[in-house]
Amino acid sequence: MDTNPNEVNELIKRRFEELKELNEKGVETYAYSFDVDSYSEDIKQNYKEEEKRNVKIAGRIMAIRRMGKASFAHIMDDKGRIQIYLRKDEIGDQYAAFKLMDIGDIVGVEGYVFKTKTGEISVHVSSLKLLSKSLLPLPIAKEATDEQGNKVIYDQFVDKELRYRQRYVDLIVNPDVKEIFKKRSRIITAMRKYLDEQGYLEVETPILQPLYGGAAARPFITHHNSLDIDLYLRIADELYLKRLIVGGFNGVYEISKDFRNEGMDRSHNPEFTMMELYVPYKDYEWMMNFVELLITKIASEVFGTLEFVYESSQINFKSPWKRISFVEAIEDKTGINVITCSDDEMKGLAKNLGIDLGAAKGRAKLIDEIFSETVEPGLIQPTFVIDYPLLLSPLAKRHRSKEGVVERFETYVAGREICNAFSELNDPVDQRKRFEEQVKLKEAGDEEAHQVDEDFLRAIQYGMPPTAGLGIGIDRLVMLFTNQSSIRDVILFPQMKPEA
RNA sequence: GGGCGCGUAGCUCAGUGGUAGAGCAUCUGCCUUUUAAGCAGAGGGUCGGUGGUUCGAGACCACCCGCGCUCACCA
Repeated sequence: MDTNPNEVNELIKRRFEELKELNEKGVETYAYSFDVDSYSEDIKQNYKEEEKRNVKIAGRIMAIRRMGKASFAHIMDDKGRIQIYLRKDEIGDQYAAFKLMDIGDIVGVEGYVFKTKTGEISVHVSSLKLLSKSLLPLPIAKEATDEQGNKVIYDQFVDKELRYRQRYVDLIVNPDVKEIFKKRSRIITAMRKYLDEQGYLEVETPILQPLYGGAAARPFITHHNSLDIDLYLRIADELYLKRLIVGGFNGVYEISKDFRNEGMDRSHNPEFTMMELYVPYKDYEWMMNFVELLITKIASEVFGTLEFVYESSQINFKSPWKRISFVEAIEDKTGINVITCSDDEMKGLAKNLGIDLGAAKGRAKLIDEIFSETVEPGLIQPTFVIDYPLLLSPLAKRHRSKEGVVERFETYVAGREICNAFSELNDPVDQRKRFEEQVKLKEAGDEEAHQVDEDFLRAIQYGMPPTAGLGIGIDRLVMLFTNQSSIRDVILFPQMKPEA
């Protein structure tokens, strides 16, 4: 929408006229500051009948009820809404200015707290100051309370496209949205606090990387002009964080954006937030306990409970969480051992499951898909799936006693993976071999296979201590804790196609 | 990328080939404890875009744009 008053609709034109009229009356329309000393919800909670407490509040006008020489309005601040009451005989010129104000305008108000006849705690205004004139009409909803005392919202702003494109409007008119993002912030704060308390160091590693690695994904490519080289936006932090373990830090973590150049849907955004943690002298057994502690800590600290509802599932994070073997779980469902079976047996199984056997699908990919089809949907309560096939995990350490698998686990909740962890591969000879296998896959057409990172190999040849590593997808964790089914509802500005 | 669905006033939505509608929002008048305030009146549209069919298209057809769901891919 344009802010040129000559080319816009009646509602907007009207507001430009009001702006002009206010200026002509000498009313400041874009103020410099306002001393706030109280917030809506606090005022309501601390209300005492006898004291006519004076307060200064500021916020956006969300509703106006004019009754001639007196008016009511609702003001919304960061904590909620509160009603204000204005009388012409008390505020004179300011009442005339108020007539030129609209829903959406931001005002500062001074007055005393009282309760109306109908029992609503309100502010009786002694002074009203316009802080910012709003020139575009908000898609404001009306709220009412029905006979059962439930809140009813009329004409709620629900257009997903507009909500995502104009998140600022979504945040103004849909209070639940604001709540989700406050929770997201608290979840990350609680996580960071716990990691810091354990003595792990928060670090920053390159987003622009000459080689990408640490995950199986297609990267975004960009170009550095003065070096005249292509660089990749990182798909994971892993290989840099492990270099820091070589460097001798006693545990490092990073909370940051990763970028993967793949399809978008309700669980994938091209940029997303990941927490990765590496702790020396530990293994995946230790890390499982750590994850359990970390998640339950966040749940109880932010939400005060270990019980959640996600979509139609009741989730309970109470320890201990179930542990199942990746290979045995598939065998239980299908009777086939994906490590020892022949390629033909596996293809037969995949076909029976309706898995597309197209193009360059290697054994590793098929195993992964068979798992997704047969086991994953049943993992509702928090479950560690342990000991993954070696083929699926080129950066994880071989299992100390089992053939063909690595010491790796993923944690599933509500049928979704929320984290991935392993005993890190610190044998440089084996690591080189694994990279070389990836190169073969890449040559066979697997676009997501790893590149050989010679500098990483050099680093671990100096010697990397045994290390446990962990990655948690923050967006998906937030989805789970806030019961959102689309990643776009936990990312403030999700990726969209450009507006027409 | 494939399949299905959607796009009409600022918002939420009706409108199945014959004069573009409702509620809220907006504007005018009345109204000094209202609360989806009320009463009386008024204004507001490139029906996502471009072509086509038809005497006549918001509606039917084709293509395009955007969004949602879903499948494929992935975390």
